[in-house]
Amino acid sequence: MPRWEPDAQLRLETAALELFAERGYDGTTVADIAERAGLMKRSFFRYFPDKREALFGGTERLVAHLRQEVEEAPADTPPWQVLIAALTSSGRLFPKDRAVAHQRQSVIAANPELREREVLKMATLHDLLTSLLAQRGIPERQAAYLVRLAQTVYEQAFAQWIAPGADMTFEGCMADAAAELDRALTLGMADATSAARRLGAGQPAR
Amino acid sequence: MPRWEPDAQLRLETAALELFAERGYDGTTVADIAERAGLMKRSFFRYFPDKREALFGGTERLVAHLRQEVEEAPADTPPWQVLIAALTSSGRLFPKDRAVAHQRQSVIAANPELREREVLKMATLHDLLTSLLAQRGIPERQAAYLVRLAQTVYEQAFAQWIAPGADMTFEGCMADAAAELDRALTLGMADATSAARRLGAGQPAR
DNA sequence: CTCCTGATAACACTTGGTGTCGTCGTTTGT
DNA sequence: ACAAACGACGACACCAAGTGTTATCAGGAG
Repeated sequence: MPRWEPDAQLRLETAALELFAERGYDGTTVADIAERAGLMKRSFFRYFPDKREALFGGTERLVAHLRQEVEEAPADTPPWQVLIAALTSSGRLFPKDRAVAHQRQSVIAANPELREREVLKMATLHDLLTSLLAQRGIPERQAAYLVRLAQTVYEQAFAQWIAPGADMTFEGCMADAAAELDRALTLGMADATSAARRLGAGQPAR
Repeated sequence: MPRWEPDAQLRLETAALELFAERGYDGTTVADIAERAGLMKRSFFRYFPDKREALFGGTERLVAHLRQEVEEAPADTPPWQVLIAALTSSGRLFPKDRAVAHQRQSVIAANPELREREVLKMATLHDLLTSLLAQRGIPERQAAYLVRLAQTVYEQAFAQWIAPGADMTFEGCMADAAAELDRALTLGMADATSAARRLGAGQPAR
C-alpha cells in the first residue's frame, strides 16, 4: 500500500484550476491548493516553481511537439507552411473537452499575473520557432516575422475554437484564421511602403 | 525649505536600474532600492505597484502618444501606414542616450520576471492599438494581424537602434525593419495559402 | 534484517507587497 | 496672521509567495 496517493501533480493542477475559478487567483493561496490536493504547501513547490505554473503544465509537451514537427519537416518545405502545419497539428494536445480549455482561458483572462505568464510562454515559443527556422537557413529577422504572424493565426484560431457556440475542429479554425490574415494583408497594407506594393508592382526594393 | 528631496520617483527609477545592473534583479531588494534613493521600503510602493515597475515608468507616455497619433490620423489613411507612423514617431520618447536604453534592455533580458513584464506591456499595447483600429472601422481580427506585424517591426527596429556600433536614427531602423518584413513575406509565404500569391496575381480582395 | 532511496511533513526564514497610524512641513481659507 | 485641512513620508504590523533544511517512513535491493 503506497504511503501517499499517486498523481499528486495532476491533483494539484485540478485543484488550482477549480479554486481559481471559484475564488479567483488572488483569493486562493498556495496552502489552499495544496490542502484541496491533500498535500502541504511545501509540496506544491516540489511540483511547480511558482503558483502560476499550476495552470501551464502542458507547455513542455507543446514545445516538444513543435520542435519535433519543425525539425522533421522536409528541408524544401516553405517556412510558412512548416509553421502552420506544426501549429495546426498541435491541436491534438488540447484537452478533449473544450469546456475545460475555455474555463482555463477565462481564469487566465481574469488576472494580469496569469496573462503575464501566458504571454511569456508565447514569447518563449516565438524564440524557439525562430531559432528552429534559422537552423533551416531562414534569415533570423525574417523568421521572426513569419513566426509572429503564425503565432497570431494560432491565437486567433484558439480563441475561435474555445468560443462556446461555434463547433469547429481546431484545424478548421486555423484555416479560417489564415484566410483572415490574407484579407488583413491585402486590405491593410494596400498602399503602404510595404509588401503589397512591391509584390503588386513586381519591383524588388533596395 | 522642502521637508524632503524632490524627484523621489526619478531617484527610485535610477537607483533600481543601477542596482539591477550591479547585483542583478534577484540580488536587489526593494529595501536596497529605497535606501539608495533615500527613502523607506514603504515609500517605494507609493510610487510603483511592484518591484518590476520601477523599470517601466515610460509606458504611460508611450501609450498616450500612440493613442493620440492613431486618433488624430486622417480617416482615409490606410491602417498600416497609421501604425508605422505612430510607432516611428514614438522614437522621440526614447532616452537621448542610447547607452541607457541599452543597459535597461540588458537588465530586462537577464531576468525572466522582467521579460515577462515587458512582454505584457507589449500585449497591452497590442490590445490598445487593435481597439483603436477597430474604432476606425477595421475588422477586429484583421486589425490584430496588422498590429502584431507592426509591433514586430517596432521591436526589430528598437533592437537595431539599441545595438552598440550601428549609429542610426530610430526612423532609419524602422525603415530597415519594414524592408526586412517585405522580404520575409515574399520569401516565406511564397507558395502558402496566403497573401503573397493573391497579391502577386494582382487580385485586390474585397 | 538492514541499508538505501525517495517522497513527504514540519518548521524556520527571507522578501514582496499592503494596511494603518502618527508626524510635520506645506498649502489653503478666512 | 492664524488655524485647519492636506500630503508625503517614517514606523510598525501583518500576510502570502517562495526557499532551505531536517526528520520521518514507505518500499525496494542486498
